[in-house]
Amino acid sequence: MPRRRITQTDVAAMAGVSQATVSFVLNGSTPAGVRISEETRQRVLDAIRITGYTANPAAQRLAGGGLAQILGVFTYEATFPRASRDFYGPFLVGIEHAAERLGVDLLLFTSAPVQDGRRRLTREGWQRLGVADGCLLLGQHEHRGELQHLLDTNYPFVFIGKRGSDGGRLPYVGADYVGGTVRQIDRLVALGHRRIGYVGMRGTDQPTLDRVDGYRSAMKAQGLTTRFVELDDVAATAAEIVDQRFTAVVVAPENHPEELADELERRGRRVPDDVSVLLLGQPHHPRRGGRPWSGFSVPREEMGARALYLLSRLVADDSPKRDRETGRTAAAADVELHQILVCPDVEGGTAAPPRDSRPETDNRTDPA
Amino acid sequence: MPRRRITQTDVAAMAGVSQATVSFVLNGSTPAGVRISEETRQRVLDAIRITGYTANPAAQRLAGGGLAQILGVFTYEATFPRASRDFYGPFLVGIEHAAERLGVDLLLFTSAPVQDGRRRLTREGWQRLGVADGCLLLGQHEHRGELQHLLDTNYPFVFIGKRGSDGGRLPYVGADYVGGTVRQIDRLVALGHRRIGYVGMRGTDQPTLDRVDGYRSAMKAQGLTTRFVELDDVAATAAEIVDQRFTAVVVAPENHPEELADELERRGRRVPDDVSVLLLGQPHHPRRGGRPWSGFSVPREEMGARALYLLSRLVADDSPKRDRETGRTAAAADVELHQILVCPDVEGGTAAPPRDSRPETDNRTDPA
DNA sequence: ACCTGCTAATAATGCGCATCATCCGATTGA
DNA sequence: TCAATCGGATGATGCGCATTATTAGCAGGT
Repeated sequence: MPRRRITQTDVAAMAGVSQATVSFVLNGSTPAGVRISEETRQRVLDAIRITGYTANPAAQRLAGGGLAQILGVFTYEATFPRASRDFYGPFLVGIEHAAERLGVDLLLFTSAPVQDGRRRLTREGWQRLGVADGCLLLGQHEHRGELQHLLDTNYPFVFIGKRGSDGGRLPYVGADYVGGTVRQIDRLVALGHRRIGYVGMRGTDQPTLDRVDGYRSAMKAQGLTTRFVELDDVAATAAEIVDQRFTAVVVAPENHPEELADELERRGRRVPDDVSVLLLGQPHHPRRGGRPWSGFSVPREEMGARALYLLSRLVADDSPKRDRETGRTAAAADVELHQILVCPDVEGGTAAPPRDSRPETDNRTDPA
Repeated sequence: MPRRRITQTDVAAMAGVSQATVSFVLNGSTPAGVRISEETRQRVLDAIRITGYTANPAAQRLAGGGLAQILGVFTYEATFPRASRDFYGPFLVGIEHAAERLGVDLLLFTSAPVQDGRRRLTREGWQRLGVADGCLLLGQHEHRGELQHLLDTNYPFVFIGKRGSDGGRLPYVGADYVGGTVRQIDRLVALGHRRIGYVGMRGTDQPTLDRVDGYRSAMKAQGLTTRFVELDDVAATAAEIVDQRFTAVVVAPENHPEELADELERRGRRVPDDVSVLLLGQPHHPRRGGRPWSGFSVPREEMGARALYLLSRLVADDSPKRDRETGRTAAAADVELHQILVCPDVEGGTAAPPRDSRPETDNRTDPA
């Protein structure tokens, strides 16, 4: 027989006080003019210790009080399947770590139905969200309307990945793709490269926009001409790189860098001897015996962790309840809603000085 | 302003009925002598549709009624860090899949404090469990006392991995290590091997016990002598294998098969030409360019999925509420509490006939 | 007219907790 | 000596829902 759980009333009985008193002791008492003597406090605490009482989260929640100590994680794609795992994995490591430190549980919204390969937040979904105190959102295929709704309902959430919409009310933890890309260009220039191409699908996702942005501004700052290769086909792309006599290219991981390099070598251009290839992020599908890429890496673990910490702050600020250790009713405003993390350089083996170091055919004034 | 959520009372008002009626309609009405006319029913359903009402899980829970549609996942080690990820990953794929199909959310108990590298269920932990309708347990370092407590409190849970304690009341989904191991021995014998050793640390965990069990019985059935190598050191183990002139060994994945094979080759014994090595499960830490192992594989994804389905059944049976689609108040007893899944053979490249095929020095009567 | 039997629905209650309004006794102030 | 104050704690209430007990209305039956 699953004997009934210990309730505050039980504790109260044991301590010879009222249920309300127990509640006050547990919550640090503060309400209106309520005071509990140290003696009573101790008696209650003892009773709690003896009975092993712990609050029923459902009841707490219903009573509008305490947090459930549950933070949600909503991924726009299935989380664990092989392909996604490489992508989500690192984020989750960070998230889990942070969750452990924060002492919260993680709720994965696997119930949200998947439509066209992406998860949606249906009506029921919204209700489900309520079980968690707040929610982390991650994935590439977010739905604007849903985000807006989240914002409107004032539900605490944090997006993992920079998101520009809504003039900045949307909290996120992103990576500095712009800065990272700029640094790659600068590195290449320092090595002596001048003809530096950008390989990437036209994409409207934020990372792509940022990378292109970084490339553009860095090239401009160096007085070099920007050149994009935008072919769908890897072989064609490689051909174009050869044709254009690029001595280096930067490429986003989703554009099959490994295959591209293979194609280049098939055409007699060795990497990095003839062409340097810098990767703007980690490889998506690490291949056995793949190349040791140079470029930068996105600090995914840290992003995950930081995002959860941020969320935790938002939740706390949002909640009527204050931290009773410090006692301060902290001004909620001092949380940095937008965090951009540095993408550290990776020293691999795919960058080298151009073969014909510094040919005097200067490209600086090359017409587009 | 986060406008108040729609409640049953709101719906009731709109439909011109009482809150109770709404509740009845939602739950299929059945209780005691309560009847709702089809007309009213429709009015209520319409109101629900219009308002977009969905139940507040906390309230449902408090009222002792409905399920939260949340299933917990408790791992005895941190889930996502690199080392664990390879292990837990496949289980989680299956679990997530099942969760999606079942339309439930997954609650990861990351709040449980880690002591000596393994998570424990503290007092608070027990309470937290209550948020989920039931819970999956996985990991190698389970705590007997905790399991017993779970059993005692009648909380629905399923262990992933065979667990023998408690005379069978403990529900689990395991893998058939015994059968898998037996088949490996049989395969080796069929190839012509006679001197087949077992490499494995003495371990008291169930998989190890089962593998040893399988090895013992298969060897006995074949009339061969069992021989164990139980050294801590990989090099020493390799030496022993050479000394004993084994033509084949079976080895559990936790015993560094890759390093062992390296050591063997360092001693001039090629795998599989001189020594066949069969792996009793997947490699723990897949290495780049690692060997293509022969042996069997543990169907981890399927285990995860099956475990969640089983849990879901247990929860449903345990719950007072019955499935109102089928209407049947199914006899709870027909759930198979113990599921053992077949471990399919893997055809890799580490098994071959013994070099000196069928030497007439028969080992069958070899004294131990 | 009065009781029975039945349908259709409602009122009331409680789950465990947080919180507001209240209350009691002991000081203190004048 | 009586009112004002304050420390110390309690009772009542409601969150949103499931469920039990109860009622209202009405068609026979005698």
